[in-house]
Amino acid sequence: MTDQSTNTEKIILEAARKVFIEKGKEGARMQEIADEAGINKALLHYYFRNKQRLFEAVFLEAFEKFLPQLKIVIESDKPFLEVIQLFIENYINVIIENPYLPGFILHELSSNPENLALLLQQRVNNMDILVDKINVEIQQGKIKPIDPRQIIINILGLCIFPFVARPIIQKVFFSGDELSYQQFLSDRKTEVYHFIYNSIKA
Amino acid sequence: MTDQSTNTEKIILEAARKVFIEKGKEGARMQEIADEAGINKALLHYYFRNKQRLFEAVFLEAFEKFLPQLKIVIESDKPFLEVIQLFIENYINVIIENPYLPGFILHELSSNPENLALLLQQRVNNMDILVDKINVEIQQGKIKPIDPRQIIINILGLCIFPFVARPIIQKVFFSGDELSYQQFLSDRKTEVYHFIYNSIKA
DNA sequence: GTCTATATTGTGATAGAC
DNA sequence: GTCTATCACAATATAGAC
Repeated sequence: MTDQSTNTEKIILEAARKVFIEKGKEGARMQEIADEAGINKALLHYYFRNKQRLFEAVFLEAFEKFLPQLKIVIESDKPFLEVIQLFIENYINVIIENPYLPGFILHELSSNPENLALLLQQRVNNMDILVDKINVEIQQGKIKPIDPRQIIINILGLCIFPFVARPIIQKVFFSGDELSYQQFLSDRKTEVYHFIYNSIKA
Repeated sequence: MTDQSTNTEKIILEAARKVFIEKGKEGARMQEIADEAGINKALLHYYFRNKQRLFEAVFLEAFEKFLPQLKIVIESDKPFLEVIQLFIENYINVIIENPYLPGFILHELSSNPENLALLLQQRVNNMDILVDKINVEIQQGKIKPIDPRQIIINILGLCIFPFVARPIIQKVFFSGDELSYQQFLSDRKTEVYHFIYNSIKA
């Protein structure tokens, strides 16, 4: 593999990422990806054989962007409320850097549950550990007796939803203004934590 | 307009709804919609001229399914915490009946912000009233001093997120089991309220 | 209104020169 | 490795008979 080939491959992946994430797998056009990369369609097939494989490369890469933060929470030994304070800030920061990734991932998982869900289960299979840890803290009287799954989903939902619903939120609450919407997202890093804290602290 | 024509139109719309919501606008095929409706492609064009118009009919109808509940909250005179208790239950019930609608709407709004957002702004333009009402209750010391927009988005996010992320949640937390996932959703009607209550009650 | 047949365009993919 | 040219087929849309 020459330097040039790895370079071209990266350029293609970056272009594919942009187009797939913006338009979705079905909405994306190979031609548009080629244009975005400044090359022609034939090269896309030379490097990735077909649209499906190119999509899978983009999708997996996108999905894995969100796993490291989760791993930290699952593997940490610190008290839950302490861990998630950091998690929420980091997680929202990651999403601010990649605001369209959550919507992209969720949509593709919804319209393609068959082949994808199998693969991904392997990568998020230790959630039990976190559930157990929350249960222990409930036993210890540190956290209110709430189904840990509800807690986890609440945290993720509060972090992710503002980005998935971006167009409508930005229109309705910020008259389409970009800056005040960004400020709102930034504020959320502490807001979400306080929300969670007040609702689950025993 | 004869009885037959209104009937056929309804059949087409129902088929289109199913296919568009499952596959998205780009992923949907006119042929599949025709098959689903038990007719042929030509009739689709006879009734709706082209794919774009058929899609718009489905999309608007879908979007408006979620407006009545919101209107009730906005126009009610009762205390906020009282109103949203009913809202959350009703809203989650509506989504349980139409579990793929939120993901469909959010995805189409994201990949088509231009033409759609304009139309929809008109239909959700009185959110200010709700913001003002929350602010009054904050002044009265009934609710913690939190940006009302954060509160509203939290409520919507907690209701909607479990459905948008359905495939992954069902796999990770319920091993793909349908019944326990449904139970989880049903429990959420009270869980989400308690969550909100604890986090914003002064 | 509904159908079959066909036109027309879009789009993923390949062949072959350089 | 990269390009141009082209194929093959999928998908939207229309024409015209009934």
